[in-house]
Amino acid sequence: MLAAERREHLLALLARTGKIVAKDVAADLGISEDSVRRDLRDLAAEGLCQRVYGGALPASPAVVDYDARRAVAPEGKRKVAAVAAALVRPGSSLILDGGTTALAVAQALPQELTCTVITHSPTIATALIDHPGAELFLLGGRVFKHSAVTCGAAAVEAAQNVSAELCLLGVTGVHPEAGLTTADADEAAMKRALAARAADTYILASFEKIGTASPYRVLPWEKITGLITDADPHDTVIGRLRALGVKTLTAE
Amino acid sequence: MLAAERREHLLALLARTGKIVAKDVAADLGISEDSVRRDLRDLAAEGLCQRVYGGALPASPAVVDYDARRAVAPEGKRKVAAVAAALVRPGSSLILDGGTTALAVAQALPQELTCTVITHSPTIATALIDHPGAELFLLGGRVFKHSAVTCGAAAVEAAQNVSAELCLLGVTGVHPEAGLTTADADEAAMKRALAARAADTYILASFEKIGTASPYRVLPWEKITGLITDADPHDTVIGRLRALGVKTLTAE
DNA sequence: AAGATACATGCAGAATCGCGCAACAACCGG
DNA sequence: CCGGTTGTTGCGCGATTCTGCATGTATCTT
Repeated sequence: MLAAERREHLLALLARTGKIVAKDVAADLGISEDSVRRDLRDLAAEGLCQRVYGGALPASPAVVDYDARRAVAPEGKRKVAAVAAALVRPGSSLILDGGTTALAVAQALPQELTCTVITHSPTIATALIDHPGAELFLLGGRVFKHSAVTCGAAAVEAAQNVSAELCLLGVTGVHPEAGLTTADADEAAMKRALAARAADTYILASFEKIGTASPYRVLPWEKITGLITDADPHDTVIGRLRALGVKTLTAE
Repeated sequence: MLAAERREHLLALLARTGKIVAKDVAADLGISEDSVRRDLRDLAAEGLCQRVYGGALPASPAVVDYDARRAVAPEGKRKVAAVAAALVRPGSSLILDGGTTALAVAQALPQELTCTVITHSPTIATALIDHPGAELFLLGGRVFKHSAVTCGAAAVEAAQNVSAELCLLGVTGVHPEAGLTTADADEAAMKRALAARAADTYILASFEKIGTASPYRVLPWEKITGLITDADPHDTVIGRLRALGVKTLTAE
């Protein structure tokens, strides 16, 4: 495993779970605790995390506060979510991924819009409960706590029984070579299963995801219909993606 | 659990509830009171809390999150929930119904209790996400928005694939003649399906439910192991239930 | 005043840390 | 192709930190 890749993994883990236990990560990745500690020391030196006895915590404590994050989606995510929500036609059905960006999409759906929302995120489901027009279908399974979605065999199986016009997926990394990536293998598999059940699949990626990569590949470029982002259309990475044939919808 | 993480937890708890009882937190987190006391001493030294006999109070008074306080269950439900939570053995699995009383049970489960919680409520699942010891399994299906749980054929089918030692069910009515009742037929069916998958089934019913009835029958008395309530044990309705052979656990 | 509860302190075992060292691979100029 | 350089990784070791228990003291309750 590449050192830089490992550091990405650590940051992703930190962002998702709010903590890192050096011992556990070392065991998970099959490397020594020393390497993990060294990485954490470096990341802390760059101000990307806070080193504590036994592991590390996020540099900004608010990052993991789910309620706070839920309350106010960052500007970028809101813009991406607005564009995504506009893709949902009245009466159609939508497969909506978990994560904060997808949550922003749920909040951006017009109240009167009648549609069917299929999701594997209890958080998304909860957010849409007082949404009068939305019919909700929840995909069950083991709950992957770090990102608050159901994952694993049962969830993938449940996904086989649904289908929809549109699928909106969040990822943690969008990179020309590495592709669309996320921080967990099970989650990547679940996202693939969701995308496979929809006619069109769009990726939600606010600008900070562009040009970054996480350990696990989600989908090849051919399998997606387009990318929704608020990154500058003239950004070099965006340019390279376009050259690869990726359709990009820019949120202004 | 990381030491620094524990301190974060204490501060968060302090901000949310406005007080910390060393004994309770130690029990919740499965650590010794000494550690809690040491943490509180350190936090107080940094001016982040005010140390008092038995626990701690916020350094700056009156900064309690009122939303959080409003979310706290009424006294009766909390007492019922505490008794119910005490029935969950470490390492066992639990089927937990939706509803506010069940939510109170989720909140009453000790943080460090390792158990498997199976639920059809996205709300319950969300509430247990930052519960380190709990393995979560969510039963999917169409979301019945009125009570924020999954219902219907798919949900009942999903329930067939799980089983547990204990099932805790909420109802809206407990009446000697009408039996255990609820307001929706699909929901009643779902509750039956859940109860059928557990060795023991207890009904959660705070005192205001006792003696009332709703349109749809959930279960006959024979199918339940007992009733958990905070109603007066000498109440006439409770007496009649006992005469019917219903075991009642009284929450004090 | 007496018992119960909470507290501070000291101690021992365990976990974690930082540092130096050696092995190893990648890289680079000749 | 080759030897030197550089950077990374894992391991060992002593130092540091954390944690739970035991003990004696302080504080609260009845």
